[in-house]
Amino acid sequence: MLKIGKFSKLSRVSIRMLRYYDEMGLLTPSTIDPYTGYRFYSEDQLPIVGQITALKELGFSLNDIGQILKSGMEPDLLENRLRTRQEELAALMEQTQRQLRLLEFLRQRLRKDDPTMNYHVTCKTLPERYAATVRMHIPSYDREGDLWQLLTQETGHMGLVEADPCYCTVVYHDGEFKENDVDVEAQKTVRGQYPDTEHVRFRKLPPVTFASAIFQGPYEQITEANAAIAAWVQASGYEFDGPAFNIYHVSPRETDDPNAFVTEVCYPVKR
Amino acid sequence: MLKIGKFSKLSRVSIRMLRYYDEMGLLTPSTIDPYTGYRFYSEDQLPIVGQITALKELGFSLNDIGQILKSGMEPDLLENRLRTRQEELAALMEQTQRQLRLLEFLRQRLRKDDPTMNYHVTCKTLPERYAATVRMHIPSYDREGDLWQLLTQETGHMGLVEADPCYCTVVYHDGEFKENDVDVEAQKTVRGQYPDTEHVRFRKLPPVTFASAIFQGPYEQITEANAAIAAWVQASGYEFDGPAFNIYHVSPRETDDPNAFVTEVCYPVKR
DNA sequence: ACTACATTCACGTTGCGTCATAGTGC
DNA sequence: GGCACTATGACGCAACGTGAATGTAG
Repeated sequence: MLKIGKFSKLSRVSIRMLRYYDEMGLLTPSTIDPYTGYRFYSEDQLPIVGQITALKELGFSLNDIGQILKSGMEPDLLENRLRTRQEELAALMEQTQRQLRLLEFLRQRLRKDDPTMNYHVTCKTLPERYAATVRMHIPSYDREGDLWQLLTQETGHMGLVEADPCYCTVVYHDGEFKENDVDVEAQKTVRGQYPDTEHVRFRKLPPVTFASAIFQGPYEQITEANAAIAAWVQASGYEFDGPAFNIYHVSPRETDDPNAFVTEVCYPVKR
Repeated sequence: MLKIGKFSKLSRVSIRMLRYYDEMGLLTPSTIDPYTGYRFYSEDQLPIVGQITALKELGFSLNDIGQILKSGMEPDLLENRLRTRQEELAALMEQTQRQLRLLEFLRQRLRKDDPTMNYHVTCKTLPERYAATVRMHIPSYDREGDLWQLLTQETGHMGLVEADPCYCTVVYHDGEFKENDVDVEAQKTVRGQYPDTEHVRFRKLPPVTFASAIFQGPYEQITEANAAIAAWVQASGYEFDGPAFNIYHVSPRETDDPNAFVTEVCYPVKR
């Protein structure tokens, strides 16, 4: 029989944690003096601590360990836990690897004093949403306004209720970069159902995961932002998955000052 | 100017966290109404949230992010943080990999219903310590008792003070397994300084990192335990680093019942 | 009247370290 | 009687989610 201090030294587990294990029922001392409350551990509890510690090193939570021990190391349950943990770890590995790749990428840009350093790319998702959409070929990018005008014209009388949050996006359906005759689609998320008009289709948009960077400034910068995000996606090990789009947070409709425009440039990605 | 709800939706950061960021000085709303206390964010704070989110995805703590932002993204400091984080992640990768390897190893043993499943191996360290040691060639392992007898004989009159914790270990200096004429060393940690005797040397033992498993039972099981630990070390990707040793927690000196013996079998490892 | 906002207080999570205060054992 | 040990209880960390209570602006 060992008092907690001795047992702590032999097992190399702190007194604090032994008491904690006792409290949570993970490892109860084989005897407790009813008068003093002193915990007494028997030597054959050392292997049990070893078991707990071994499972802890595999990254199991104390809770998991408790369940495993209480089940008496039942093979099916154990196998299940091991597999689950394996899957968790595999996911962690991927994340860590991506972070490492991105860090390396950032350090390179930093060393080269690359101005695209100022685009801060993150990965986000949009849920399924309902939107008024207009898709057309337009002569060039600076005529995007036409789409919005058309949309407003044809739906102005319908009393559209904006979704909350309301995103105004433009999707670039041409895979590659084109100077003119571009295939673009304006989308504005709305609440409720409406009938289509001549050019405006109301439709559900599928959820999407994408890499994006928000920037403030005139639209001439969009090209640079695009390049920065594309490089980020490559570096992070994601894969492109669909046409790029922009989200307009502050656009010509809100302000006349191009320096005040706030745009989020987005590239759908997989994995 | 956006109220917190709108800003939260655009930035995809919860209201709770925006208030939290404000509280910790990470992102202060550009205006706060002095009467109502309403937080008002400007659209050009969206890129800043993007920056925060991007850094968060790299795994930086909010604290780190605060420092980085407050330094105005100063390149030297930034480079420093990035590198530090890289190193952390590299360490994490190694750990994760080892855990994955071990999980695979355990699942295999589990599938094969391997009895060595019951040895729970963990990695530990011993600090530098001071010990009375006797090293000798003995005819066979079951004569280990001779060493302890010698040690007790020669030091009995010196009033040795046991170290706290006191470890009784036996080191097996033969690299490979030998049936007879084995080179073993008994060590008992003590406090204070003593003069050497004919067979007993008092010396500092260097710190050591090792893989170990504690088991309860007769010494015939030690071979099995050895095999189990050796396999574990291989699977985990560690490397052997020095002669194996045992720590005797409950030995013939404490009990006559071989089933009550508690022994910790240890293999020093690197990395 | 209802929604969105404000504030403060608080608890739960996870695995501990640490400290305070008081009783026990030799 | 003093020192080493034990007990219990509580706070702190990190990064939030979640709630409750209560008050105000539009």
